[in-house]
Amino acid sequence: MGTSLKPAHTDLPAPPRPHPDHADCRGVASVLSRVGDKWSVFVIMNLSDGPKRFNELKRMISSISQRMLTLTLRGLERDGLVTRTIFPTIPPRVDYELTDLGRGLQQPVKALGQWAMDHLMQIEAARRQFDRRNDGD
Amino acid sequence: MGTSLKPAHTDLPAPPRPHPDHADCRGVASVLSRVGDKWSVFVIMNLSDGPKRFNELKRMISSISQRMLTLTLRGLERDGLVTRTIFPTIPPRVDYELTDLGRGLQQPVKALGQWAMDHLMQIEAARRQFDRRNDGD
DNA sequence: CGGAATCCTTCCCGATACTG
DNA sequence: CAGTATCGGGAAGGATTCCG
Repeated sequence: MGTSLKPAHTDLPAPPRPHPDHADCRGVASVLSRVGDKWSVFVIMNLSDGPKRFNELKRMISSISQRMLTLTLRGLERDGLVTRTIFPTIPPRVDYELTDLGRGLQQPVKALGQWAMDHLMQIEAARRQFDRRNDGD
Repeated sequence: MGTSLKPAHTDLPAPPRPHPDHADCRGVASVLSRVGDKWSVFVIMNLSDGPKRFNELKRMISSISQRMLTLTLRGLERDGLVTRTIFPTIPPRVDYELTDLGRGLQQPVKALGQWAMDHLMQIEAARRQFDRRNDGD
């Protein structure tokens, strides 16, 4: 059993009440960590323009291992962000497609991605400066 | 040397060109993964209303270890999202405060958090359904 | 083709102890 | 008070092999 399913993203150690009015921070955090997952974001983006097959996705995200692609797709399917459709042809064919929920997620993600793009220079500059100060010591 | 600095978030294994027009996906991904980091988000949120001291933050996020709080704050400082101010009093006092950049990040993060709140039920329902189907097998 | 199972390495992160 | 240093368990994830 190397395939754990229910990836770590979804079940967090549960920080006990950072503040009273956010009793469901855990749930939110589990969604945020999906966004923090590089592979999940890449997959979601590459599914923007219609359904894709497994190996099609694998070619588009060439650096991903098939293990991680499988796990990522299962995670997205579990969260209801992606559908998995099997065509019992031979050879077999499986299509993955964004659900409405998945498409809805794209928008805040793109907003965040846009912010990241807009401030990337600033952040990288800050990193270089920090590292230089710290190497000097 | 157990303290690596330059946390994994910031230097990613570099997926070689998911698609040509996004040469800087890596950079963006490194920012997204900060958002995926539970502790970073908690710290940023808890710094919303003004500067806080180290142990003050530690109390607010009671489940965090002081090691992770230190590492998280260093990461945020390195990215230019947080400033660290030392008052050479005795006993020592250190204040952490969001920069303009950090405050700017809050908005897309809150948007994402809002989306997560709005669709949490839907997602959790999807998870339960998926798990039930899968336990049956 | 689209996976599942196994092995194996890396490194995250919590617990603990010590310091200025 | 605000950290640093060190150790160790466990999870993440790549490479490889086998299957329907």
